[in-house]
Amino acid sequence: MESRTRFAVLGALAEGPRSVYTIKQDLEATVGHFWHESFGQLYPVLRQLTAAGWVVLQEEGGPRDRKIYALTPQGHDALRSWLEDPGEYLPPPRNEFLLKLFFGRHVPRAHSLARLRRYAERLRATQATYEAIERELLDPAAEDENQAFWLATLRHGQRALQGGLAWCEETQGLLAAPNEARQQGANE
Amino acid sequence: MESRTRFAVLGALAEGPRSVYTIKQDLEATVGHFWHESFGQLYPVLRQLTAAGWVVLQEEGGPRDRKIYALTPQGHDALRSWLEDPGEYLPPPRNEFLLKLFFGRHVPRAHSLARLRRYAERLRATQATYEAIERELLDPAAEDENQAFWLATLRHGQRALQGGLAWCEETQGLLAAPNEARQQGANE
DNA sequence: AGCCCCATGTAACCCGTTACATGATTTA
DNA sequence: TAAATCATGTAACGGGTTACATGGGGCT
Repeated sequence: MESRTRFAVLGALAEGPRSVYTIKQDLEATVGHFWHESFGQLYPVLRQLTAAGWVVLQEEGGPRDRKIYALTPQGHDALRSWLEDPGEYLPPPRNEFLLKLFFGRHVPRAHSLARLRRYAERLRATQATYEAIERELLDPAAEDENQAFWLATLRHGQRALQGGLAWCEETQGLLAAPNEARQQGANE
Repeated sequence: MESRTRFAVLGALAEGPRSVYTIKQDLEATVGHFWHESFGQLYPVLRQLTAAGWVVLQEEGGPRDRKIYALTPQGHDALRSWLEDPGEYLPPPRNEFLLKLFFGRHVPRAHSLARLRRYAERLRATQATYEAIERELLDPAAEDENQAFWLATLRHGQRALQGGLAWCEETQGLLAAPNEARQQGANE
């Protein structure tokens, strides 16, 4: 469905010339919590982008035999026009965690409660990494034109986490409370 | 990556025998906010499930020439063992909305702010549909063994919405406040 | 000398969407 | 009788992951 991979790449290259390998690293370190690219995708895409004139091979065969790509003015235009496009693609949702929870009645409550606990645990772990990112981002030495936008996406994650944890608490009560007895089915 | 489609189908069939068409409708009406299946996926999967003995064709060629499938005991076992599996697959994240926001510095702030507004608008619209679902779900006449689980997933959506809206408010302030002047780039 | 990280790439595979084809039945 | 909905299905296409292949460079 009209892949967005190229725009992620353009965005990364807008910070300066980079190799594919570095682009991947950068994406992981910055947008990794809400965007992912694999090498199998990136290498072909960089060829395409070069063919389209949105990117140029700036330097080749350094010490590690790496290829440095740079954004062209046309590439920057393409990035901008994608950013100006009001729409964004929403993938058909597929949340296996919620799906399992939804069908919880077919299984003893303990399973759903345990699942919930593991989920909360994951959230708390993520929370810690977000805090690290926050410290880095709020460091006054690191202030740049990206700060507000980067902070915005970070805050999005933090709000989601916060809501998620509150939900875990609430839901634990909801599932623990009543009819554990009213189980049907063969297992214990 | 080991499709979960079959389990969504098993879960739907666990509520009673149904046609593929009805399964789709049911999934949309119940888990539609966090799970999606297309016909192009469902029809082949029902053949597989039949071949695997997890489902049987119970009735064929009624008034609308529809085929009613029913869960077998083995199918129910399969559903259960999937539900008991502690893991769940997390797809590599791809949130185009956040990605565009993240790269916002390449474009006048007005674009990001407008995007934010549209996002909030979408959330508010969803909120309304959640409220309708809630009323239905809390109707004492409709109480059944699914209620707690279904309510749990609904609450998850509601918390996410609530967090999302709070974030919109906060972020609007963050992006509107300072350096609109400090734009770089060719466009106004 | 050996290992791990850097670095580039290809190929197979699969999941899932989209579009298409077909026709019966209800409703306006 | 025309349109909308019910209902089943197939085929093409594409995006993305995974696994594999290959080798240089730096560190111990």
